[in-house]
Formats: sequence, structure tokens, C-alpha cells
Amino acid sequence: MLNHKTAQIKKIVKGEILLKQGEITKYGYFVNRGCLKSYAVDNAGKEHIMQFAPENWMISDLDSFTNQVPSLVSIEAIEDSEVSLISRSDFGDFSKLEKKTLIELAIKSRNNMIATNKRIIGLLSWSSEKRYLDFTETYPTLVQRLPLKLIASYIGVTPEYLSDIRRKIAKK
Amino acid sequence: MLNHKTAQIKKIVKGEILLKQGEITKYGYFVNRGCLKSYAVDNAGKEHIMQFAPENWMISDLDSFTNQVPSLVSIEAIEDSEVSLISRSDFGDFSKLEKKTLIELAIKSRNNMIATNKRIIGLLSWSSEKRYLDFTETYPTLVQRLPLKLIASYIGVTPEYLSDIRRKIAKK
DNA sequence: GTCATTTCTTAAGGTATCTTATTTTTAATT
DNA sequence: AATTAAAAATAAGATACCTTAAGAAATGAC
Repeated sequence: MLNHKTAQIKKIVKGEILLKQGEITKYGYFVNRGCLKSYAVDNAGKEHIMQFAPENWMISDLDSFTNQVPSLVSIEAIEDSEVSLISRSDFGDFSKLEKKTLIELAIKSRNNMIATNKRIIGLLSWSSEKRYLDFTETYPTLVQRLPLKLIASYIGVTPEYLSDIRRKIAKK
Repeated sequence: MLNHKTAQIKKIVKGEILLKQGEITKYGYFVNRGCLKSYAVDNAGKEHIMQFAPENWMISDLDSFTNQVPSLVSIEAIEDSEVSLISRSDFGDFSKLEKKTLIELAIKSRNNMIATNKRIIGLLSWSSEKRYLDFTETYPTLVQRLPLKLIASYIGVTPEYLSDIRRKIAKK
């Protein structure tokens, strides 16, 4: 979709931060290798994961990227990674894009929206156990790859409680 | 964006249902007048509101519309309303759309995505009181227009508890 | 291979939010 | 206006989930 071949590439190590909550971002990131997360830290200092981005995913704070407002999230590498930088000059103005690119974008946006809508329904109406089971079905490779505490943060429970959930599931 | 002028128009009364959870939808709806909601009913029979759609908003189950799979939500009029029907033949295939339309779509999708992302962050990391206050700031007209129990359902608390929240806020 | 660090598990007590039920207020219908 | 129905407020008891804390297991560093 984006012109990754000519894009600027950046290598980052685990723990490295590409965007800090409250800052205005210049870039979106396309993940070539590794895995990133975006997350918000609440008043109590707790971290809540908005998104995981393994290979071939994009990650950014879309509002900060588009409207140059402070970001609600931080973006950090959870593995050693390589990303392509997507800049506003390349991608900020849709009218500069080719029709073909716009169609690809529309399809990806739609798929993203479908997944995001499902997540909201889950947060509103599913039990934490069901949210965990859905996560394992939707992202089986991430379940292997990520520590429990990151998954807990994504589905909206504490690591201790997810540990309880797992034990209850195992007992069945 | 869509060709509302030639679209099929439908008048519906309060309480009328346009889509039932589990069914496959043929249409999306653009609201000309009135207000609709989409909601999921959980195992315990409780209703959880995904979206409100007042005038000039679109509403549908995007996954059901796009992929012809069972809908996760029902769509119902919460006021007497008039909607324009958006069919898959008009809007299912992006390659048939004009570039101008695709650009409009990309902008609307982006704005929608920004709002939806914020809602997820709110559900994960804000207190219920903060979620309510944010709702009143983001949708001041809807706060006047909608009964408390629908707002409670949207922000993810029971009506009784939202009533408590309001009382606490008023005491300050 | 040992030591240090991080992750995971387990458990007890606490809090936010829910459930159920009753009363009051508001809105809809005739 | 009177009647009915729906919405909102209030309160007491129940529960899902959190907090804190400690020990066990796994992972990474030297």
C-alpha cells in the first residue's frame, strides 16, 4: 500500500520508545520485523494496551498523526524490531494518492474498523474470560509470543486476574 | 458522499427494528431525521450500545454488510426517523466508486477511527465517571436528547450506577 | 552454570460496580 | 386532566475484579 521500498527504515531494540503519550507525532510506523505496542498510562500509572503491531501491521496515534494534536498513547518496541517510517508528506493528504492506493486503503480501513468494533462489543458485553478466549482465537500466534501481562492489559484485566482466569479454564 | 438523493428512503417509528442480531444485513442506513442505535444483547439479556446515529450519521453492522456474516448487533429507531438505504450494489465494491468519493470516504473513515480508538482507550483506562463526563463533552446534544439508561449502556455501566455517578458529580 | 531479573502463580482482603427491589418523578396515552 | 407506562433515584446486599504481598518458575546476563 505504502511505498515501503523507498521509505526510511529504522531499527529499534526491545524497550525503545518511538512516541511518548502527550507528544505530537510526525510518523506512522509499518512493522517489517519484530513487534510494537501502543498504550495509554492512566492516572494511577497503570498501562493499558491499545494495539499490538507484529510484522506487516501499521501502528500510530492516528489523531496525533493526522491533526497534530498530543498523542493519547505511547508506542514502544516489545521485541527488537525494524520499522518503515510513514510521514505526513507521503500520506497525510489523501488527494495526492492514486485511486488504486485509495481503494487498498479503504479495504484495510474497513477491516480494521470491523476488528475494532468487535473489540468494543467485547469490552462492553463479554466477560473477561470470554474476551481472553476470543483473543486466543483471533491472535493465536500472539498468545505464544507475548507475555501474559501484556495480553491482560489488552483485554482489560490485571495480570493476576488473568492468571486466575487461565487456572479456571484449565480446571474444566 | 453517497448518493442520498436517489437512494431509497424509509420512514420508521420509534422502537422499530431494522436489523436483528444474528441476521445478515443487506443495507447500511444514513439517518436523514431522528435517531437510531445499534446494540448487542449479552447472555444475561442485557443490552449494550455500540453506536448512536442521529441526523447525518451512518449506521450498520459493517462486518455483516461487507462479508455477509451474521450481525453482532441489532439496529433500532429510538425516535421516529427517516433513513436512506445504502445497498451493497451501490457501495459494496470500492473500485466502482469515483476517486472523489473514495477521498471523502477515507476522511470519514479516519475520523470515525479516531473517535473509536478514543472510546477503546476510555473503556480500558478511564473511570466510569470520566467516561460519562467525556460523553457529555463529546455529544452535548445527545445528553439532552437521550434517556439516561441509553447513555449508561453506551459508556458501559448500569443505569442505577450512572444515576449514582450523576449524584456524586452534582454534590461537588 | 550461576546469579539476577522478570514473569507467573497463588491467596487474602478491599473496592467499584452490579443486582434486586422499592419509591419518586417524568412522559405518554386516552 | 386522569390514567398508565416508562424513566430515574435511592438503598442494601452480592460479586467480579483489583490491590497488595509473597513465593515459584522461567528467562536472560555475565
